[in-house]
Amino acid sequence: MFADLRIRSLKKMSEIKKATINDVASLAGVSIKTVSRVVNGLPNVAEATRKRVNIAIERLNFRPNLSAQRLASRRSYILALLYDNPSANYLFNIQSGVLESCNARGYDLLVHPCDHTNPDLADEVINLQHQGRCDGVVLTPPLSDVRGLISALDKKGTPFIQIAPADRQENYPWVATTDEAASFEITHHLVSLGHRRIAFIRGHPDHKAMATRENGYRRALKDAGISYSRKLVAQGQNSFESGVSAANQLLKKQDPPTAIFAANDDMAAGVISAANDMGLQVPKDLSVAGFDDTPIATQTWPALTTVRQPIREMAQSAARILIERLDSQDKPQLKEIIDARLIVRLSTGTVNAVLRQ
Amino acid sequence: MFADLRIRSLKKMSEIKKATINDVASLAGVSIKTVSRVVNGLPNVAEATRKRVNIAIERLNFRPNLSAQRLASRRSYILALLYDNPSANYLFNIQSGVLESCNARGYDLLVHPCDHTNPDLADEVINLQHQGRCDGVVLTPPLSDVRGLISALDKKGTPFIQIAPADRQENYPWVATTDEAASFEITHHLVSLGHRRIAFIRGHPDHKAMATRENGYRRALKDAGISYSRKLVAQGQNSFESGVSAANQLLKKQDPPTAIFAANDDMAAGVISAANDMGLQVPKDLSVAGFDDTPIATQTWPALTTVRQPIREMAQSAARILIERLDSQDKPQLKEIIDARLIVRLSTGTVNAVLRQ
DNA sequence: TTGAAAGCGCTAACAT
DNA sequence: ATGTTAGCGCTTTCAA
Repeated sequence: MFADLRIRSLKKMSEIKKATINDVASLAGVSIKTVSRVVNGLPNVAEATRKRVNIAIERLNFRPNLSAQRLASRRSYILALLYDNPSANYLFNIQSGVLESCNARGYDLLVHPCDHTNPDLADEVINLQHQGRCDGVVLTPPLSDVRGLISALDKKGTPFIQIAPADRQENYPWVATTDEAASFEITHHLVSLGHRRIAFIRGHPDHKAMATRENGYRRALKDAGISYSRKLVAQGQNSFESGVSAANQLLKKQDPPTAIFAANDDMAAGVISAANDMGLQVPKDLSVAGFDDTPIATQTWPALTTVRQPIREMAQSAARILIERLDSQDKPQLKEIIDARLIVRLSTGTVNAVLRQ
Repeated sequence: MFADLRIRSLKKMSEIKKATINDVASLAGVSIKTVSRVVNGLPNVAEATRKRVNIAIERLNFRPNLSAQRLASRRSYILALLYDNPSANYLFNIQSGVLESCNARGYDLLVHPCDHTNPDLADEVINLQHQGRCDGVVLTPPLSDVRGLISALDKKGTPFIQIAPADRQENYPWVATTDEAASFEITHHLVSLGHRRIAFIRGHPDHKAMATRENGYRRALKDAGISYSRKLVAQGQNSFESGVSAANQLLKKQDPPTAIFAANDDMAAGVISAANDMGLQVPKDLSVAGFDDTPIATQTWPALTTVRQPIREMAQSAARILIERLDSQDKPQLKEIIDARLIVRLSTGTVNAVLRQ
């Protein structure tokens, strides 16, 4: 009866009061330093000792207190993911990729929305690391392209990595895709279907990466000997609705385009919707192409020809590179470029001879 | 000239070596305890002292080290958001809502994907808090409905809150919406348009919250004196594609439904797509309703009649309630129910007399 | 209103 | 191979 009580009370203790490294050390009959060695997988521990310590750890259900580890080692083992108003899908893919690398290397991930127009942004981010909330930051577009932020981080020594920056500096760490080449390719695809009046819908002006896509478009036109016309370029805001109004604008012109390449899928889906409303059939009367291969690309009718960027992989690489920098003294890998690829679906087709003139 | 040098070197110091509470204390000529009081806004500090300390803080650009605060106070001021394979949009809304409350109350947010089928899930989550990686966890569906997890957290004293649990226990903290009532309402809407053969597409079987939606559907049928028919219920998996195949299944039956209510928008969009492929016009030949009011609801053609759940608000309340529990001794608010509401768009219409028979 | 001293639970430098 | 001794930078008694 007494025995029973004692056991119960011991059980309760191990539930309520957490075991510390000292408890483990005394139970195993070693010093705390040895426990520390075992916990951290460091060398110079005899096999027998290691075993004894592990048993003690097991018995006490010991888990090292992270705050103490962090304070003593002056590291948080946390990465912060910074973003400003991304699409849900983009963020989801980025976050998943970053998390993969974090989990694989024992880091936690903090999510931190920002405002890229905030003048105190740099201070905010630097403090994040300064206070020990994180060891380094992952920057996503459009934050990857805030010059003042990047240079401040660099100057203050806050570890960072840029995801898909438009302007790719030699001396900063970043990860990107071959998006310009893919834009060239998708435009070239339209050209090869016989299209000559190919319109382009720009993305949100604050997202410099969107400009890269226009570069590919223009390069492909030039390559095909088609002169670039301002009248065939409309400004969008990345949203479905902005795609609708840009399409309306473009299609009501004198010589309307026979193909429209929108800088992202949402806007391209808006184009299809606008075309439907005007009684145009896609792709018979109008070819439409998007960019990103988001879920919406297979949910429009017809499904969108688009470009798939390996966003998740890009984010995974980004976090890996950042962590490698944090975990090792020497400067490791600095940048990485991942292939984007054209995906042809039913929204693009041979140009309609009648419309072509 | 010397002065210049000295200033520059001071500047550099404050950039490189972070000031600690001791530096502030000696500069202000007070004890570190007083600095601590000022930093934490505690009472019992003379106004003049407070001012002197603040000036010192300013001059040294002092930021309290979080790891030290956390270790000493045995609190991390971090919440963990747990999720298992949610849709990008759902996660985005939840995360935004939780972040609002976190930011408002000085908490950071950790994101932590889980596997709800993992037998060690409870240990994993308990350790999260046990190790001091977070002070409490926010559970999203389907994790909100893992009984073993909930009871283990409760037993071990790991603070948690459930978002949208299907089974709503009196003694656990949770936040939910009036989703059953909204399902009733949307079904009733179809009935009032003259529909009698109203099909239902179930959501993913692991998401018990989806079952709630079926309850509302059945209650509305009963209320209208329509007998429930198994033949008019198909199983989906929450995805667009599963909506397509469920619709194909339902529409090829002998007495096909004149209306289909899918448990979420993605599946409803799949229904519209399938209907298009079969040459059926929506809503003339088939009324379609969804649930959630995700972006896709306004991007289908015609746009979806659906239910808007204030997911973001729900998540915000959840985090607020959890933080209140963490920050105060006494048991504060335990649960909250937020209104969901019907949104009628063009995908539902009067039943086609010919089809009705 | 203020402060001294004792931790919080670990890591790191330096013995042994 | 193992232990000793200082911290890391705060919060928390408990005095004054």
